[in-house]
Amino acid sequence: MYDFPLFVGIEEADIKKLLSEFNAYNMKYKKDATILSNVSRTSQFYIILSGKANVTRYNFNGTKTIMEKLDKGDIFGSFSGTSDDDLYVIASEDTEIITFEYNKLINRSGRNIEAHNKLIDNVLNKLADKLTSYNERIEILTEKTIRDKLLKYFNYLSKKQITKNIIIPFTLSDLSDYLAVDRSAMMRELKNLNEDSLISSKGRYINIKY
Amino acid sequence: MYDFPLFVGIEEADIKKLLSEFNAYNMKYKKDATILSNVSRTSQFYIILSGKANVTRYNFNGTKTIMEKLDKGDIFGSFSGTSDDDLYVIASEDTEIITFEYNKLINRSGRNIEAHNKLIDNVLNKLADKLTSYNERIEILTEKTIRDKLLKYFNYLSKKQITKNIIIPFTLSDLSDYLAVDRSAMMRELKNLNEDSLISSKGRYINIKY
DNA sequence: AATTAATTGTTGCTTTTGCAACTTTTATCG
DNA sequence: CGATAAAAGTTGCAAAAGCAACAATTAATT
Repeated sequence: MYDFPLFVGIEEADIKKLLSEFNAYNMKYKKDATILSNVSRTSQFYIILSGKANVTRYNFNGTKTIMEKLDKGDIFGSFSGTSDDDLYVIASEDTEIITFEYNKLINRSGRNIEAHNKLIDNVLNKLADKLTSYNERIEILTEKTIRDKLLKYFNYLSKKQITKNIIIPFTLSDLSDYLAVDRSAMMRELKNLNEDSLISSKGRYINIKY
Repeated sequence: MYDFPLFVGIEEADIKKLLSEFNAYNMKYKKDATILSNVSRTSQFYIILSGKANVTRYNFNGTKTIMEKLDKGDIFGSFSGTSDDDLYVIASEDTEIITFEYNKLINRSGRNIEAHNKLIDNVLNKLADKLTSYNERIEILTEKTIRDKLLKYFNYLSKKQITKNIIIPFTLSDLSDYLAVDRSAMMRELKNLNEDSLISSKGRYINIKY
Protein backbone atom coordinates (compact mmCIF):
# COMPACT_ATOMS: atom_id res chain seq x y z
CA MET A 1 0.00 0.00 0.00
CA TYR A 2 2.62 2.54 1.03
CA ASP A 3 5.56 1.01 -0.78
CA PHE A 4 6.99 4.02 -2.50
CA PRO A 5 10.01 6.27 -1.99
CA LEU A 6 8.11 8.81 0.03
CA PHE A 7 7.67 6.31 2.83
CA VAL A 8 10.88 4.37 2.48
CA GLY A 9 12.50 3.64 5.83
CA ILE A 10 9.30 4.07 7.80
CA GLU A 11 7.34 1.18 9.31
CA GLU A 12 3.83 0.78 7.94
CA ALA A 13 2.42 1.09 11.45
CA ASP A 14 4.26 4.39 11.91
CA ILE A 15 3.03 5.69 8.58
CA LYS A 16 -0.52 5.00 9.68
CA LYS A 17 0.03 6.70 13.02
CA LEU A 18 1.52 9.76 11.36
CA LEU A 19 -1.24 10.05 8.79
CA SER A 20 -3.80 9.76 11.50
CA GLU A 21 -2.08 12.46 13.56
CA PHE A 22 -2.16 14.64 10.45
CA ASN A 23 -5.92 14.10 10.05
CA ALA A 24 -5.17 12.83 6.59
CA TYR A 25 -8.03 11.65 4.41
CA ASN A 26 -8.29 9.70 1.19
CA MET A 27 -10.11 10.68 -1.97
CA LYS A 28 -10.85 8.82 -5.18
CA TYR A 29 -11.16 10.40 -8.60
CA LYS A 30 -12.31 8.99 -11.91
CA LYS A 31 -10.27 9.46 -15.06
CA ASP A 32 -10.38 13.09 -16.28
CA ALA A 33 -11.74 14.37 -12.96
CA THR A 34 -10.26 17.53 -11.49
CA ILE A 35 -8.39 16.71 -8.31
CA LEU A 36 -7.32 20.25 -7.54
CA SER A 37 -7.79 23.64 -9.13
CA ASN A 38 -5.89 26.76 -8.20
CA VAL A 39 -2.85 24.68 -7.36
CA SER A 40 -0.69 27.51 -6.16
CA ARG A 41 -3.08 28.53 -3.41
CA THR A 42 -3.69 25.24 -1.64
CA SER A 43 -2.52 24.75 1.94
CA GLN A 44 -2.85 21.00 1.59
CA PHE A 45 -0.15 18.47 0.89
CA TYR A 46 -1.14 15.71 -1.55
CA ILE A 47 0.23 12.24 -2.19
CA ILE A 48 -0.84 10.01 -5.06
CA LEU A 49 -1.55 6.53 -3.73
CA SER A 50 -2.51 4.96 -7.04
CA GLY A 51 -3.21 6.05 -10.57
CA LYS A 52 -1.80 8.96 -12.54
CA ALA A 53 -2.49 12.64 -12.89
CA ASN A 54 -1.26 15.65 -14.81
CA VAL A 55 -0.47 19.13 -13.63
CA THR A 56 -2.05 21.05 -16.48
CA ARG A 57 -2.13 24.64 -17.59
CA TYR A 58 -4.97 25.96 -19.71
CA ASN A 59 -3.86 28.74 -22.01
CA PHE A 60 -6.03 31.68 -22.92
CA ASN A 61 -6.49 30.30 -26.42
CA GLY A 62 -7.89 27.02 -25.21
CA THR A 63 -4.83 24.87 -25.67
CA LYS A 64 -3.54 22.98 -22.69
CA THR A 65 -0.02 22.18 -21.65
CA ILE A 66 0.98 19.36 -19.35
CA MET A 67 3.42 20.88 -16.90
CA GLU A 68 4.18 17.72 -15.01
CA LYS A 69 3.15 14.12 -14.94
CA LEU A 70 2.39 12.66 -11.54
CA ASP A 71 2.67 8.98 -10.74
CA LYS A 72 2.02 6.76 -7.79
CA GLY A 73 4.03 8.06 -4.84
CA ASP A 74 4.40 11.56 -6.27
CA ILE A 75 3.48 14.62 -4.26
CA PHE A 76 1.92 17.91 -5.17
CA GLY A 77 0.83 21.10 -3.48
CA SER A 78 1.36 24.82 -3.64
CA PHE A 79 4.96 24.20 -4.63
CA SER A 80 3.80 22.64 -7.89
CA GLY A 81 3.09 25.84 -9.76
CA THR A 82 3.82 29.47 -10.28
CA SER A 83 1.88 32.06 -8.39
CA ASP A 84 -0.25 33.44 -11.17
CA ASP A 85 -1.15 30.69 -13.54
CA ASP A 86 -4.29 28.64 -13.61
CA LEU A 87 -2.92 25.21 -12.93
CA TYR A 88 -5.09 22.17 -12.42
CA VAL A 89 -4.33 18.66 -11.30
CA ILE A 90 -6.36 16.30 -13.47
CA ALA A 91 -6.58 12.53 -13.09
CA SER A 92 -5.37 10.87 -16.28
CA GLU A 93 -6.72 7.55 -15.03
CA ASP A 94 -8.67 6.47 -11.96
CA THR A 95 -6.64 7.87 -9.11
CA GLU A 96 -6.57 7.73 -5.35
CA ILE A 97 -4.89 10.38 -3.26
CA ILE A 98 -4.33 11.12 0.39
CA THR A 99 -4.10 14.66 1.66
CA PHE A 100 -3.45 16.59 4.85
CA GLU A 101 -2.55 20.09 5.89
CA TYR A 102 0.96 21.09 4.98
CA ASN A 103 1.35 22.63 8.41
CA LYS A 104 0.93 19.28 10.09
CA LEU A 105 3.87 17.99 8.17
CA ILE A 106 6.09 20.78 9.40
CA ASN A 107 5.11 21.29 13.00
CA ARG A 108 6.21 18.19 14.77
CA SER A 109 4.50 17.30 17.97
CA GLY A 110 6.25 15.03 20.43
CA ARG A 111 5.06 11.69 19.13
CA ASN A 112 6.56 9.55 16.37
CA ILE A 113 9.47 11.93 16.04
CA GLU A 114 11.69 9.46 14.28
CA ALA A 115 9.15 8.48 11.69
CA HIS A 116 8.29 12.13 11.25
CA ASN A 117 11.96 13.00 10.75
CA LYS A 118 12.30 10.33 8.13
CA LEU A 119 9.19 11.49 6.34
CA ILE A 120 10.50 15.02 6.11
CA ASP A 121 13.80 13.71 4.85
CA ASN A 122 11.89 11.85 2.17
CA VAL A 123 9.86 14.92 1.26
CA LEU A 124 13.06 16.93 0.90
CA ASN A 125 14.47 14.23 -1.34
CA LYS A 126 11.32 14.22 -3.41
CA LEU A 127 11.54 17.96 -3.90
CA ALA A 128 15.22 17.64 -4.72
CA ASP A 129 14.41 15.01 -7.34
CA LYS A 130 11.81 17.28 -8.77
CA LEU A 131 14.33 20.12 -8.92
CA THR A 132 16.72 17.79 -10.71
CA SER A 133 14.17 16.86 -13.31
CA TYR A 134 13.19 20.49 -13.82
CA ASN A 135 16.85 21.30 -14.23
CA GLU A 136 17.08 18.60 -16.82
CA ARG A 137 14.12 19.90 -18.75
CA ILE A 138 15.48 23.43 -18.66
CA GLU A 139 18.80 22.23 -20.00
CA ILE A 140 17.00 20.51 -22.84
CA LEU A 141 14.71 23.45 -23.61
CA THR A 142 17.76 25.69 -23.65
CA GLU A 143 19.22 23.90 -26.67
CA LYS A 144 18.59 25.94 -29.78
CA THR A 145 17.70 23.43 -32.47
CA ILE A 146 15.24 20.56 -32.43
CA ARG A 147 18.07 18.24 -33.29
CA ASP A 148 20.09 19.32 -30.25
CA LYS A 149 17.05 19.04 -28.01
CA LEU A 150 16.44 15.50 -29.18
CA LEU A 151 20.07 14.51 -28.77
CA LYS A 152 20.28 15.96 -25.29
CA TYR A 153 17.06 14.25 -24.30
CA PHE A 154 18.28 10.93 -25.70
CA ASN A 155 21.46 11.35 -23.70
CA TYR A 156 19.59 11.76 -20.45
CA LEU A 157 17.37 8.80 -21.25
CA SER A 158 20.35 6.69 -22.14
CA LYS A 159 22.00 7.47 -18.81
CA LYS A 160 18.81 6.64 -16.93
CA GLN A 161 18.02 3.46 -18.79
CA ILE A 162 21.74 2.52 -18.84
CA THR A 163 21.63 1.43 -22.45
CA LYS A 164 21.95 2.85 -25.93
CA ASN A 165 18.73 1.12 -26.92
CA ILE A 166 16.33 3.49 -25.32
CA ILE A 167 12.57 3.53 -25.23
CA ILE A 168 10.80 6.85 -25.06
CA PRO A 169 8.49 6.60 -22.06
CA PHE A 170 5.58 8.41 -23.67
CA THR A 171 4.11 9.02 -27.09
CA LEU A 172 6.07 10.96 -29.69
CA SER A 173 3.27 13.45 -29.59
CA ASP A 174 3.87 14.00 -25.90
CA LEU A 175 7.59 14.16 -26.55
CA SER A 176 7.08 17.12 -28.86
CA ASP A 177 5.18 18.81 -26.04
CA TYR A 178 7.96 18.07 -23.60
CA LEU A 179 10.52 19.56 -25.99
CA ALA A 180 8.13 22.41 -26.80
CA VAL A 181 8.46 21.96 -30.57
CA ASP A 182 6.09 21.27 -33.40
CA ARG A 183 5.37 17.57 -33.74
CA SER A 184 5.81 17.36 -37.49
CA ALA A 185 9.03 19.33 -37.34
CA MET A 186 10.25 16.91 -34.69
CA MET A 187 9.35 13.93 -36.86
CA ARG A 188 11.27 15.49 -39.72
CA GLU A 189 14.31 15.95 -37.53
CA LEU A 190 13.99 12.38 -36.28
CA LYS A 191 14.13 11.26 -39.90
CA ASN A 192 17.20 13.42 -40.49
CA LEU A 193 18.94 11.87 -37.49
CA ASN A 194 18.26 8.45 -38.97
CA GLU A 195 19.54 9.50 -42.39
CA ASP A 196 22.69 10.94 -40.82
CA SER A 197 23.14 7.62 -38.97
CA LEU A 198 23.25 9.28 -35.57
CA ILE A 199 20.41 7.08 -34.43
CA SER A 200 18.35 4.29 -35.85
CA SER A 201 14.79 4.49 -34.67
CA LYS A 202 11.36 3.10 -35.22
CA GLY A 203 8.57 4.82 -33.34
CA ARG A 204 9.50 5.11 -29.72
CA TYR A 205 12.37 2.64 -29.96
CA ILE A 206 15.67 4.33 -30.51
CA ASN A 207 19.18 3.01 -30.91
CA ILE A 208 21.87 5.59 -30.28
CA LYS A 209 24.79 5.08 -32.64
CA TYR A 210 27.45 7.45 -31.37
CA MET B 1 24.07 38.60 10.24
CA TYR B 2 21.40 35.94 9.78
CA ASP B 3 18.63 38.19 8.60
CA PHE B 4 17.37 36.32 5.59
CA PRO B 5 14.36 34.18 4.80
CA LEU B 6 16.08 30.92 5.62
CA PHE B 7 16.25 31.91 9.27
CA VAL B 8 13.06 33.89 9.56
CA GLY B 9 11.11 33.09 12.69
CA ILE B 10 14.12 31.74 14.55
CA GLU B 11 15.90 33.62 17.36
CA GLU B 12 19.50 34.47 16.64
CA ALA B 13 20.59 32.59 19.74
CA ASP B 14 18.77 29.49 18.53
CA ILE B 15 20.32 29.76 15.10
CA LYS B 16 23.73 29.79 16.70
CA LYS B 17 22.92 26.80 18.87
CA LEU B 18 21.64 24.83 15.90
CA LEU B 19 24.62 25.65 13.72
CA SER B 20 26.94 24.64 16.50
CA GLU B 21 25.07 21.34 16.97
CA PHE B 22 25.47 20.77 13.25
CA ASN B 23 29.23 21.35 13.46
CA ALA B 24 28.78 24.02 10.86
CA TYR B 25 31.81 25.97 9.69
CA ASN B 26 32.34 29.13 7.68
CA MET B 27 34.45 29.58 4.59
CA LYS B 28 35.45 32.64 2.59
CA TYR B 29 36.09 32.73 -1.13
CA LYS B 30 37.52 35.40 -3.39
CA LYS B 31 35.78 36.43 -6.59
CA ASP B 32 36.02 33.70 -9.25
CA ALA B 33 37.10 31.05 -6.75
CA THR B 34 35.51 27.61 -6.95
CA ILE B 35 33.35 27.01 -3.92
CA LEU B 36 32.24 23.53 -4.88
CA SER B 37 32.88 21.17 -7.76
CA ASN B 38 30.91 18.02 -8.47
CA VAL B 39 27.81 19.62 -7.04
CA SER B 40 25.56 16.61 -7.41
CA ARG B 41 27.71 14.42 -5.18
CA THR B 42 28.16 16.56 -2.10
CA SER B 43 26.70 15.47 1.21
CA GLN B 44 27.02 18.98 2.59
CA PHE B 45 24.37 21.64 2.85
CA TYR B 46 25.53 25.17 1.98
CA ILE B 47 24.17 28.60 2.81
CA ILE B 48 25.48 31.83 1.32
CA LEU B 49 26.03 34.36 4.10
CA SER B 50 27.29 37.19 1.92
CA GLY B 51 28.31 37.75 -1.66
CA LYS B 52 27.12 36.05 -4.81
CA ALA B 53 27.85 32.88 -6.71
CA ASN B 54 26.81 31.07 -9.87
CA VAL B 55 25.94 27.45 -10.42
CA THR B 56 27.77 26.91 -13.65
CA ARG B 57 27.95 24.17 -16.23
CA TYR B 58 30.95 23.79 -18.47
CA ASN B 59 30.01 22.34 -21.84
CA PHE B 60 32.24 20.00 -23.79
CA ASN B 61 32.99 22.74 -26.31
CA GLY B 62 34.34 25.11 -23.69
CA THR B 63 31.33 27.36 -23.36
CA LYS B 64 29.81 27.83 -19.96
CA THR B 65 26.20 28.24 -18.96
CA ILE B 66 25.01 29.81 -15.75
CA MET B 67 22.35 27.48 -14.43
CA GLU B 68 21.43 29.48 -11.42
CA LYS B 69 22.41 32.67 -9.70
CA LEU B 70 22.86 32.43 -5.93
CA ASP B 71 22.48 35.38 -3.61
CA LYS B 72 22.85 36.03 0.06
CA GLY B 73 20.60 33.64 1.94
CA ASP B 74 20.38 31.13 -0.89
CA ILE B 75 21.15 27.49 -0.37
CA PHE B 76 22.81 24.88 -2.50
CA GLY B 77 23.79 21.26 -2.29
CA SER B 78 23.31 18.00 -4.11
CA PHE B 79 19.79 19.10 -4.99
CA SER B 80 21.17 21.94 -7.14
CA GLY B 81 22.00 19.96 -10.23
CA THR B 82 21.30 17.02 -12.44
CA SER B 83 22.99 13.76 -11.65
CA ASP B 84 25.37 13.59 -14.55
CA ASP B 85 26.55 17.07 -15.37
CA ASP B 86 29.71 18.74 -14.24
CA LEU B 87 28.33 21.60 -12.23
CA TYR B 88 30.44 24.01 -10.27
CA VAL B 89 29.59 26.71 -7.79
CA ILE B 90 31.79 29.72 -8.52
CA ALA B 91 31.95 32.91 -6.48
CA SER B 92 31.02 35.86 -8.69
CA GLU B 93 32.22 38.24 -6.01
CA ASP B 94 33.87 37.80 -2.60
CA THR B 95 31.61 35.36 -0.85
CA GLU B 96 31.20 33.82 2.57
CA ILE B 97 29.36 30.57 3.12
CA ILE B 98 28.49 28.33 6.01
CA THR B 99 28.18 24.61 5.55
CA PHE B 100 27.28 21.48 7.49
CA GLU B 101 26.35 17.90 6.83
CA TYR B 102 22.95 17.54 5.23
CA ASN B 103 22.24 14.63 7.60
CA LYS B 104 22.48 16.87 10.64
CA LEU B 105 19.71 18.99 9.20
CA ILE B 106 17.42 16.01 8.85
CA ASN B 107 18.04 13.92 11.93
CA ARG B 108 16.71 15.93 14.77
CA SER B 109 18.11 15.25 18.17
CA GLY B 110 16.09 16.27 21.22
CA ARG B 111 17.36 19.80 21.69
CA ASN B 112 16.11 22.97 20.01
CA ILE B 113 13.28 21.06 18.40
CA GLU B 114 11.21 24.12 17.71
CA ALA B 115 13.97 26.06 16.07
CA HIS B 116 14.93 22.97 14.14
CA ASN B 117 11.33 22.52 12.97
CA LYS B 118 11.20 26.08 11.80
CA LEU B 119 14.48 25.75 9.97
CA ILE B 120 13.25 22.74 8.06
CA ASP B 121 10.05 24.56 7.25
CA ASN B 122 12.16 27.37 5.86
CA VAL B 123 14.31 24.98 3.84
CA LEU B 124 11.17 23.43 2.37
CA ASN B 125 9.92 26.88 1.46
CA LYS B 126 13.23 27.74 -0.13
CA LEU B 127 13.07 24.63 -2.27
CA ALA B 128 9.45 25.37 -3.11
CA ASP B 129 10.40 28.88 -4.20
CA LYS B 130 13.13 27.45 -6.33
CA LEU B 131 10.65 25.04 -7.89
CA THR B 132 8.34 27.95 -8.58
CA SER B 133 11.02 29.92 -10.35
CA TYR B 134 12.04 26.86 -12.38
CA ASN B 135 8.40 26.38 -13.27
CA GLU B 136 8.27 29.96 -14.39
CA ARG B 137 11.29 29.59 -16.60
CA ILE B 138 9.93 26.38 -18.09
CA GLU B 139 6.64 28.06 -18.88
CA ILE B 140 8.51 30.84 -20.63
CA LEU B 141 10.83 28.50 -22.52
CA THR B 142 7.79 26.51 -23.60
CA GLU B 143 6.38 29.42 -25.59
CA LYS B 144 7.09 28.89 -29.25
CA THR B 145 7.97 32.33 -30.57
CA ILE B 146 10.43 34.89 -29.25
CA ARG B 147 7.59 37.37 -29.11
CA ASP B 148 5.54 35.12 -26.85
CA LYS B 149 8.55 34.38 -24.66
CA LEU B 150 9.17 38.07 -24.19
CA LEU B 151 5.52 38.83 -23.46
CA LYS B 152 5.25 36.02 -20.94
CA TYR B 153 8.45 37.13 -19.26
CA PHE B 154 7.24 40.73 -19.11
CA ASN B 155 4.02 39.51 -17.55
CA TYR B 156 5.83 37.74 -14.77
CA LEU B 157 8.07 40.72 -14.16
CA SER B 158 5.10 43.04 -14.14
CA LYS B 159 3.40 40.93 -11.48
CA LYS B 160 6.53 40.85 -9.37
CA GLN B 161 7.33 44.52 -9.68
CA ILE B 162 3.64 45.42 -9.41
CA THR B 163 3.83 47.95 -12.20
CA LYS B 164 3.58 48.16 -15.96
CA ASN B 165 6.81 50.12 -16.04
CA ILE B 166 9.19 47.29 -15.56
CA ILE B 167 12.94 47.19 -15.42
CA ILE B 168 14.71 44.09 -16.64
CA PRO B 169 16.96 43.02 -13.78
CA PHE B 170 19.89 42.04 -15.96
CA THR B 171 21.45 42.96 -19.30
CA LEU B 172 19.53 42.34 -22.52
CA SER B 173 22.33 40.02 -23.43
CA ASP B 174 21.66 37.94 -20.34
CA LEU B 175 17.95 38.09 -21.07
CA SER B 176 18.51 36.39 -24.41
CA ASP B 177 20.37 33.66 -22.54
CA TYR B 178 17.54 33.30 -20.07
CA LEU B 179 15.04 32.99 -22.91
CA ALA B 180 17.44 30.75 -24.83
CA VAL B 181 17.16 32.75 -28.05
CA ASP B 182 19.55 34.58 -30.31
CA ARG B 183 20.27 38.05 -29.02
CA SER B 184 19.92 39.86 -32.33
CA ALA B 185 16.68 38.06 -33.09
CA MET B 186 15.42 39.10 -29.68
CA MET B 187 16.37 42.72 -30.35
CA ARG B 188 14.50 42.57 -33.63
CA GLU B 189 11.42 41.25 -31.88
CA LEU B 190 11.72 43.94 -29.23
CA LYS B 191 11.64 46.48 -32.02
CA ASN B 192 8.57 44.80 -33.54
CA LEU B 193 6.79 44.94 -30.18
CA ASN B 194 7.49 48.66 -30.05
CA GLU B 195 6.26 49.17 -33.61
CA ASP B 196 3.11 47.23 -32.84
CA SER B 197 2.63 49.44 -29.78
CA LEU B 198 2.44 46.50 -27.40
CA ILE B 199 5.28 47.99 -25.40
CA SER B 200 7.35 51.09 -25.46
CA SER B 201 10.88 50.38 -24.40
CA LYS B 202 14.32 51.84 -24.25
CA GLY B 203 17.06 49.45 -23.25
CA ARG B 204 16.06 47.64 -20.11
CA TYR B 205 13.21 50.03 -19.31
CA ILE B 206 9.91 48.75 -20.59
CA ASN B 207 6.42 50.14 -20.46
CA ILE B 208 3.74 47.55 -21.05
CA LYS B 209 0.84 49.06 -23.02
CA TYR B 210 -1.82 46.39 -22.90
C1' DA C 1 39.61 62.42 -19.49
C1' DA C 2 40.90 59.11 -22.65
C1' DT C 3 40.98 54.44 -23.84
C1' DT C 4 39.16 50.00 -23.69
C1' DA C 5 35.59 46.93 -22.96
C1' DA C 6 30.84 45.75 -22.71
C1' DT C 7 26.32 46.30 -24.11
C1' DT C 8 22.84 47.73 -27.27
C1' DG C 9 21.04 48.25 -31.74
C1' DT C 10 20.71 47.02 -36.84
C1' DT C 11 20.43 44.32 -41.21
C1' DG C 12 20.86 40.81 -45.17
C1' DC C 13 20.98 36.22 -45.87
C1' DT C 14 20.26 31.31 -44.83
C1' DT C 15 18.51 27.71 -42.17
C1' DT C 16 15.23 25.97 -39.17
C1' DT C 17 10.73 25.68 -37.62
C1' DG C 18 5.79 25.98 -37.48
C1' DC C 19 1.53 25.32 -39.75
C1' DA C 20 -1.77 22.91 -42.35
C1' DA C 21 -3.39 19.26 -44.57
C1' DC C 22 -2.96 14.87 -45.55
C1' DT C 23 -2.08 9.27 -45.38
C1' DT C 24 -0.87 5.28 -42.93
C1' DT C 25 -0.41 2.56 -38.95
C1' DT C 26 -1.44 1.16 -34.35
C1' DA C 27 -4.61 1.15 -30.18
C1' DT C 28 -8.98 1.14 -27.97
C1' DC C 29 -13.58 0.08 -27.06
C1' DG C 30 -18.48 -1.33 -27.51
C1' DC D 1 -14.48 -8.28 -34.61
C1' DG D 2 -15.28 -4.17 -36.71
C1' DA D 3 -15.53 0.64 -36.04
C1' DT D 4 -13.57 4.68 -34.19
C1' DA D 5 -10.08 7.11 -32.27
C1' DA D 6 -5.37 8.06 -31.41
C1' DA D 7 -0.73 8.13 -32.80
C1' DA D 8 2.88 8.13 -36.26
C1' DG D 9 4.63 9.58 -40.44
C1' DT D 10 4.95 12.98 -44.67
C1' DT D 11 5.32 17.23 -47.35
C1' DG D 12 5.05 22.08 -49.38
C1' DC D 13 5.09 26.52 -48.11
C1' DA D 14 5.41 30.62 -45.28
C1' DA D 15 7.10 32.63 -41.16
C1' DA D 16 10.38 32.92 -37.62
C1' DA D 17 14.86 32.61 -35.91
C1' DG D 18 19.83 31.99 -36.14
C1' DC D 19 24.16 33.64 -37.81
C1' DA D 20 27.49 36.97 -38.97
C1' DA D 21 29.21 41.20 -39.28
C1' DC D 22 28.82 45.51 -38.36
C1' DA D 23 27.86 50.62 -35.97
C1' DA D 24 26.52 53.22 -32.07
C1' DT D 25 26.05 53.80 -27.20
C1' DT D 26 27.12 53.32 -22.56
C1' DA D 27 29.97 51.66 -18.78
C1' DA D 28 34.31 50.58 -16.70
C1' DT D 29 39.17 51.25 -15.89
C1' DT D 30 43.67 53.21 -15.61
